Amino acid sequence: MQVLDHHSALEENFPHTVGEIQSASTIDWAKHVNLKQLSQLLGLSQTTISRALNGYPEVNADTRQRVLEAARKTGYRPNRAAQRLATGRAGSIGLVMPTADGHDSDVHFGEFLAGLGDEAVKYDFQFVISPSHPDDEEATCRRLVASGNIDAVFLAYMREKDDRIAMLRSLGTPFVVHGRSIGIPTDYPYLDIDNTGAFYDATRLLVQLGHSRIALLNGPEHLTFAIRRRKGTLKALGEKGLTLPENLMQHSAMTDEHGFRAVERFLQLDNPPTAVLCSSTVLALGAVRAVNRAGLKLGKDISLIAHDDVLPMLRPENFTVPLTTTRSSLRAAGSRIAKRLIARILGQEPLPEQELWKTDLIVRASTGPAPRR
Amino acid sequence: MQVLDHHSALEENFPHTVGEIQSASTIDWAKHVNLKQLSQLLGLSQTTISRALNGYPEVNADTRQRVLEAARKTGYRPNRAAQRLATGRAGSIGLVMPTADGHDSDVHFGEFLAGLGDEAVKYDFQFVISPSHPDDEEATCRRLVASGNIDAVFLAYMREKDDRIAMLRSLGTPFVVHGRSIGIPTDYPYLDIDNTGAFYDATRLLVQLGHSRIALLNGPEHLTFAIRRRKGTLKALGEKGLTLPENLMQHSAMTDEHGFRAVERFLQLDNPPTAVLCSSTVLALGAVRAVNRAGLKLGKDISLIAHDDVLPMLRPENFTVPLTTTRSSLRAAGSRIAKRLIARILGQEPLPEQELWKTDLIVRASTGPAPRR
DNA sequence: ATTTATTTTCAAAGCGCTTTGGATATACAC
DNA sequence: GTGTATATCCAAAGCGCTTTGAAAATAAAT
Repeated sequence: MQVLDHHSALEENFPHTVGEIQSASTIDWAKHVNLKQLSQLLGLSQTTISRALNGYPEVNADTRQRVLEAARKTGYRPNRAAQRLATGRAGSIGLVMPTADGHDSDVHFGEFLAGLGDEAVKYDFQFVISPSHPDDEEATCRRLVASGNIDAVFLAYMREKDDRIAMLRSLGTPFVVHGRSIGIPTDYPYLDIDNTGAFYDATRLLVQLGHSRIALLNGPEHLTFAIRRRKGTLKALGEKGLTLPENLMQHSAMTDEHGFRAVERFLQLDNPPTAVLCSSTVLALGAVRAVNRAGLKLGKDISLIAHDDVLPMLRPENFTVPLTTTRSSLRAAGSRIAKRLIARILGQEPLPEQELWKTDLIVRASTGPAPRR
Repeated sequence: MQVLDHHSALEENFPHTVGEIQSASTIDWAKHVNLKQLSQLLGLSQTTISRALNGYPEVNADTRQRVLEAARKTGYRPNRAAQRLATGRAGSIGLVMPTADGHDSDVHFGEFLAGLGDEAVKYDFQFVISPSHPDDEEATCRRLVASGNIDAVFLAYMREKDDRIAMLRSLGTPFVVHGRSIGIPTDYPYLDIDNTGAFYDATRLLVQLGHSRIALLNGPEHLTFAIRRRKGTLKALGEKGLTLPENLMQHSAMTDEHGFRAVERFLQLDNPPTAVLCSSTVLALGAVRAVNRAGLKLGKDISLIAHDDVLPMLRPENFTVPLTTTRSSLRAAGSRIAKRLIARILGQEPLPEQELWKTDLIVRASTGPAPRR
């Protein structure tokens, strides 16, 4: 239970002296100047001011200077709501954040958002984030668009035959998908990484090292990236006549705990795997812990390859036994998608509409030859 | 390019009788119905529709039913920008996200956001996130407010004598601070945890266990939570005549890597610490790794207490040696702040303006008596 | 000097909603 | 029957901006 306390004995000893603090800077932020006031101040029409500010040609150079100067001095900022209503443009990108009480927040979401931000900040774009129950993303997305608050949306957490694509298309809202759906034509704008290829490569490496019992610790089953990773794994296995038994596969949220539990379970099998594929370094974190606890040596008794989204707080090279990974920066993807979205909104020359990024397979110490029995 | 509304030409021809409301089953998302169209469809004035929808009393019960029904059928959604322009209310909360190329994204931010979202989703509130260079937060915050896109802002990453508080106050925008500043009167709305108390308690426990060389792995020095945690630590040490040497203290971003590096450094000292305090479980992750690599036993050779923000992906009880922690849910804090902000915006009865949450000190296996020399 | 471009400015019409200040109709009182 | 509440509804005035269509001022061409 959280305690409410206004005066902890320890903390509240600061002098409440006001004196010097507000003395110097007498900037009055409260004065929100608007167009009309600015126009009266300058003796010009609102039209002219607006045009001067927005870089339209039909304005005298001198006048423009005066306007710019006055705008700076008064701290004039156009009201975005009004601007939006008038233009239909919003200067912001919408995204849906799946969240609910008891629903674990997703580290990857934050990292991706940071990437979007890196780019958006350059163009003074904002994000409108609509929180949504994970099962209600489509409806939330529709509301988001209908709100008129955004001029493009970013779509993630793709599922099979994802209806949101058709919906957004018919709404006419520009959008870019992070990932790709499955089972519908891929003629929409997307940026995806080659998940199939990544896990194909990773699995093939393990097979070449002599592993034949390989476990897969994957993300949620309904998400397409997980489906593709499984597919890639199965493909590489299949080429060598190997299979992936049900009990060596787990689909779950990508948390440390799920990783730990899964590997503990794997290791208790009669015939435990000699290698594990992880869909995230977060899963790997728990997986490695389970391996350690079992007294096994990573890279010797058991091998592990994780997909690395390049989360700054969890770098594979920093694990006690550095992890072999398939790598692709989530943040870079965010940044790129923001760039495409913004270019589209601003009507700049179009960037490629479909991108599939290859991942790097980086071999570190967590992989080694399959142990002899 | 905007899609041309093919119905706009027919707009004037809507039957002013009620009849069946286009009982077409095919849902056409492209048709963003607006108030005017809805009013013509129903043969009512826009005023009445608006009132019916917003729950005003001066509307006939039958009429309201009809309106509600029609709104549902047509999928009518008020344009938020217009709504905002008319009311001044925005239905969204603003926050600044510090981000920059090369600036590590903060896991804690995502978790907090999830908390905000949990509450906001209940009231159909959105977030407007303005990305900002970490050194430019104040200006970004001002722009955010001036944009007219938000009706309250959430303030975090508090610093000493933080100017943003005075700024927001003079702007008249409702706001709630997560954390507290230092050196200015604390008469603004905030929600903070008792950082001083948390680290005081943690340190005291270590001292009671016989530790006298204790290291502190803290967050960025300019942030007030870190200042308070240091203060709490120093206080507990001081009470026993102990000190915290400069070389046993680190202020840095709270990543795994910083934790690792710091503890490696600590352990190479002539007189290494026997206990470490960590400002985050993320730091602890790296710290524990360094301890393991040095061949030390956590809880025996060296003790560790971490502050636990209850990140779902990193639970202290799941560490190989479960961590003793000071605990306070970041997500709960986010949720609570959202609640207060929204209550304020909607003019509901006011919630307490200042809250200081106690943290729990939870003893697990990572703490033990100081080893004999 | 008159006509014809060109540049520069403006008044006014929206954008889609809320809200004020009446109307109109219905009910109740006397 | 007239007078007064009460319940419903509406027309119209914004909110702060962009943009259209013209006017006014200036320059260029006849």
